Amino acid sequence: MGETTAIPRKTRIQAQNEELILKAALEVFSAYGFRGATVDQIATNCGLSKPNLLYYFRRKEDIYVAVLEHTLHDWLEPLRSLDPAGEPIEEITRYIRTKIRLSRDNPKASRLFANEILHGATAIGTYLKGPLKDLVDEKAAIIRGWIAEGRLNAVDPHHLIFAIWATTQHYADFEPQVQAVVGGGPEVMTKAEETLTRLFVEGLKPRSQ
Amino acid sequence: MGETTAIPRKTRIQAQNEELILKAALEVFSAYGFRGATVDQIATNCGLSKPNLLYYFRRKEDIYVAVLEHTLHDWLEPLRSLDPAGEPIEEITRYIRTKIRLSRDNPKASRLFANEILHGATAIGTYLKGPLKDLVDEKAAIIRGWIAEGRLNAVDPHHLIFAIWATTQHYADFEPQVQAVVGGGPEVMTKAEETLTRLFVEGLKPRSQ
DNA sequence: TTAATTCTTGATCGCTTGGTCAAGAGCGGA
DNA sequence: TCCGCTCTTGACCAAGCGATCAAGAATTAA
Repeated sequence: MGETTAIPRKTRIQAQNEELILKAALEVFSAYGFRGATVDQIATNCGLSKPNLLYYFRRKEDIYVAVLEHTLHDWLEPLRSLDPAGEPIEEITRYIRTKIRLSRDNPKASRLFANEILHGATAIGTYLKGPLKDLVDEKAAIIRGWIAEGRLNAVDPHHLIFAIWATTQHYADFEPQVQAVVGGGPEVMTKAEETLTRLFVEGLKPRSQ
Repeated sequence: MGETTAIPRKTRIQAQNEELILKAALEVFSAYGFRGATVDQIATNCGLSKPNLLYYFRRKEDIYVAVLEHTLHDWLEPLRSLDPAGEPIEEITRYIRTKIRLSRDNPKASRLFANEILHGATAIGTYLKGPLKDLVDEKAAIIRGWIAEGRLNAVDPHHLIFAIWATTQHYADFEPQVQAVVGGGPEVMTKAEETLTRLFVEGLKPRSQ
């Protein structure tokens, strides 16, 4: 009791391997979903044996939760940085642009979450109802304020945020469909960014000004 | 050879059971995805034994493809009925309204497709590149025509269609998230419909008119 | 009623997969 | 160098799953 409670310091090897595992896990889970992915796949993908991988994460689910948590924070950063002191149209334009570029540069994270939520969000359900809801409510209040000041068209802030999420993440989550319809060149994403910003800006800019 | 070639007429029992199976399969596949779903689950779900189910569909994949095809046609009906002779804003408003109601009334179909595409669209890839692309291109041309006539704001038609798909299906595919953030009452969907139509209408209505 | 056909199922097989275990290899501090 | 701890792995296990099969039950056509 007088001693310091056991603090499990992380070995160099531990930190290194856990990072390898999380990277491989994102790859595999985002491609096949939780049930579709296999521990063997993840192990092979990062050059470890299966028992060795299970030495670092006892259960498959532990890897899954770890990679979800590890990715969630970064994913919400753009919304977090929506600035109440900024110019409304400019702030929202920047948000859309950041989100769609995140979707382009890190589609695996998008697909990981999409799959998790699509299948009931059992692993991150409490997170959604807690921190996520709090963040969204906070930003929705800001938008509501802008609307009250007449600086934005009157739309429901929550559903506006949903719309931005849906449209931007669509390009990562439904990539095969987008690819099938308009092809897969790099110009697709720039065109998407252009179209979405115009659509939302025109949709939100007050008529009388 | 002189005889008529064997036409496999469907028995009453056949038709009845196949319908039961497809219904149960939609339920299970939409909830767990292809790999996550089990033949046993589907069988139990429709009151048949597993071998009996496999008497009607030889392989698990056959059930999956069947239920996909069975649902795809209905799912695209709203886009198909976009009328080139109609009033642009009115047509698109109707399309959004129809889509979001379809998403509300048949979320399982939405989730079935979402899962299929999210995991690479291996089963319907050729359909996407064929009939779907053709349909979308056709409707995009109509929208492009409306824009050329100055009856709509200038946005890329393909990406506009993607945006409508994304925003409307979001409420089915990401239901747990929507529920976590704004709750699950029936007013959510009406509010969503209202917000989306306003957003798109304001975004598409030409400023100078 | 009879005979052919369709339908149904218990038992079972082969394979995949998550997870365990014991035993050895590697590493770091004294 | 030595010793304790961390790390690694081949072999293995039990459960779950897709699929098969043979044999019996139900249905249908005559």
